[in-house]
Amino acid sequence: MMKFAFKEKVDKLLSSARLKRTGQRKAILEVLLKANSPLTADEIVHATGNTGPNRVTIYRTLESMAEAGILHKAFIEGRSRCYEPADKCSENQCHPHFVCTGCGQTHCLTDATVPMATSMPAGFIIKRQQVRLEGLCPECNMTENKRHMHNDGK
Amino acid sequence: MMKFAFKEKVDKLLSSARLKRTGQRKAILEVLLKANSPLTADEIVHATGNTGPNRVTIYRTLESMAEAGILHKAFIEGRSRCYEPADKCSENQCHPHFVCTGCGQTHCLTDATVPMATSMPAGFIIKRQQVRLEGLCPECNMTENKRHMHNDGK
DNA sequence: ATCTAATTGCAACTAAGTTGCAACAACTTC
DNA sequence: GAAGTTGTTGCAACTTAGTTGCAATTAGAT
Ligand SMILES: [Mn+2]
Ligand SMILES: [Mn+2]
Ligand SMILES: [Zn+2]
Ligand SMILES: [Zn+2]
Repeated sequence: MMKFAFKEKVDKLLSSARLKRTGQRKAILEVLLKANSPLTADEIVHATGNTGPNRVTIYRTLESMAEAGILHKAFIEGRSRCYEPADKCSENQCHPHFVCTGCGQTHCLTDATVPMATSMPAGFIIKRQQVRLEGLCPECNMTENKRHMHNDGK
Repeated sequence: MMKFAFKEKVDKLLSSARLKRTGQRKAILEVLLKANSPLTADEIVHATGNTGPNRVTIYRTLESMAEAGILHKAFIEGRSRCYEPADKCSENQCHPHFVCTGCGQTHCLTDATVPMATSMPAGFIIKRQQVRLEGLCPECNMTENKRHMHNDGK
């Protein structure tokens, strides 16, 4: 059981951000830490349920944690913002996100690397680089291939 | 005067996309082609004015042109979507966008290059890569520097 | 234990985009 | 060039995502 260490991690994150360690914030942070892709406010509302924090609190909390640097806004298209823990990103580059055009799922590519931009016009100082990849995930790619084989065999 | 060639370009774009060449679509496309950064629906509403297309038409037009491939959605944080002409992007990579944390302006970096992602987990097929850069633009960087020199001299 | 500033929840509001539908106009066919 | 067909447009009404003011509450300081 890693439960103890987990709760401690949440507490440490909050105090490192100089935010009061309230039940609401812990609940939100726990959901985000357990998730394996960035989440919207609405997804957190559902994950925390009726007894969880109020919608407005979730919006405000996500913003303040992002401002404090322990969360990042993920660079994904969609009408609603997605947030994720800021670990697994380096100082000047967030890990890339892969969005599958087949199934719509978002994958965190914590191990893929993209070199920093080069041949920048003079005077621009890059503080952070974010990358979004679009394509087919392994499952959807497999299905595509099967479909092709089928059609070719006709 | 390049006016004639310009109007032709608009017409060609529309017919290449198999979209009817209506006054509304031409107006929207002209605004986007003349802009030097991606625009929101609202910015186009203002640019085209009272005599321009209806708000809803602008939303629908942007979507259909993006679907047809002559526009791209630019991935910039912000509550509203931004669109730009799809030229100046290569097959599998859009040109990067630079957002200045000082002044908030977005710059199209049509000449900067970012190599494609490597060390991808097995099975993922990348169709398109998009990059967002955050930092200081030349003007804001200059102002920062002046401020520092001033403080250091105390 | 008391105090105080930060946090929360509620209700009301704004911003951004969507949908159904009837009127209309671009392109096609004759 | 008139008539027909289908895609396009504008309006009004609606949804979704996020914001704001304010009074009640509570975490952490003294
Ligand atoms: Mn991620
Ligand atoms: Mn651009
Ligand atoms: Zn997929
Ligand atoms: Zn700037």
